[in-house]
Amino acid sequence: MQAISRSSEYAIRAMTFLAQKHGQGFQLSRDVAETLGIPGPFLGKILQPLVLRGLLHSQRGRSGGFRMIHRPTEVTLFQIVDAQEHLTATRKCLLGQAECSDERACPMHEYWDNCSESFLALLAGTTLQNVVDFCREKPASGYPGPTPEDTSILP
Amino acid sequence: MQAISRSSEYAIRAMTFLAQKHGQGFQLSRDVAETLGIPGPFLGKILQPLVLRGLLHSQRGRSGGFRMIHRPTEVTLFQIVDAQEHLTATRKCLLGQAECSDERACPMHEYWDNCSESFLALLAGTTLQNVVDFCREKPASGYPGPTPEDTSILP
DNA sequence: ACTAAACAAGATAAATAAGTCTCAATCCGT
DNA sequence: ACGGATTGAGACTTATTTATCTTGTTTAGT
Repeated sequence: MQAISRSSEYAIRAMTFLAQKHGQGFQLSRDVAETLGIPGPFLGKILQPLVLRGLLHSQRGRSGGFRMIHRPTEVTLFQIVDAQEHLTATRKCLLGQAECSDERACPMHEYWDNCSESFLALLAGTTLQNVVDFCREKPASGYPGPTPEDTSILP
Repeated sequence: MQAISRSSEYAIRAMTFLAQKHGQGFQLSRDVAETLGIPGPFLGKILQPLVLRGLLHSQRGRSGGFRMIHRPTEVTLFQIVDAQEHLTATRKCLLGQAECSDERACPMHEYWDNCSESFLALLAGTTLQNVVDFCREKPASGYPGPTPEDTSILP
């Protein structure tokens, strides 16, 4: 079960980072990428839709970068993920039916509706401030830092 | 939000069809594919793991095909989906953390655990018989038939 | 004004998922 | 035993996602 795309993961991590730096001016895309272990040039592409949606302000040129526009309490994970993959449009039928309205529902319609509803509610109910608070309380979680290298001993 | 892969969708549809034909001998892969509007040769690949897991019996040669081994009341959607994408292994962290145990959890761990838990419970709690019953009660749903052609008037 | 530094945007490449094709192995009916 | 019909398994193609590269545009500082 893949909940959200990797782009969305990166977007949430980057926004969390920027929320932590809120009020400290522009942050370089490159720095964010390095700190979080996100492929450098790729992050640029990911931040773009966030700028378009008015979640980030970007400035080019020397001493440019990205910074949050709103306060972390005012930005939800739903907004961030939606910018990456149009959640509202995607929310498709679990069983792939082209039409799966309430009249013409698939067998799982009702149950799945509940599931995805609560998933979206989770995203919409969590603000960046919530995530930042979590990071402060439990720094050992390592979030939103770089995904640890695969240091397993397997061949 | 992509819940399950398309392979899993096809697998569920095909199994539903075979459940409807339960007790009527072998069904041709080709027939199933045509009836359900699933790419023909692809269905072969999809049915394979279901055979390996002991959910289907297959027979080659003339008058061969596929048929269900167990009764529809004894097969859950979880088994079917798991055969396609190893659900138990996949169930990863929502935020892409490599390690996301209870000690070293990501900010969404607890909530997301609930979400995916209830999703898996949904799959595990639904038997093919449930789906077949639904199809009998609401044939207008069109399930598990072919996904209707996109007949929209859009350019 | 000039230049270095940064984002913006489009083309390109690599990785993965979805789908197709080919041929071998197997089985039934005659 | 033979021949056609069907699954099984692997290589191959196509589509989508993820990631990189290149070039252009904007900005600050000198």
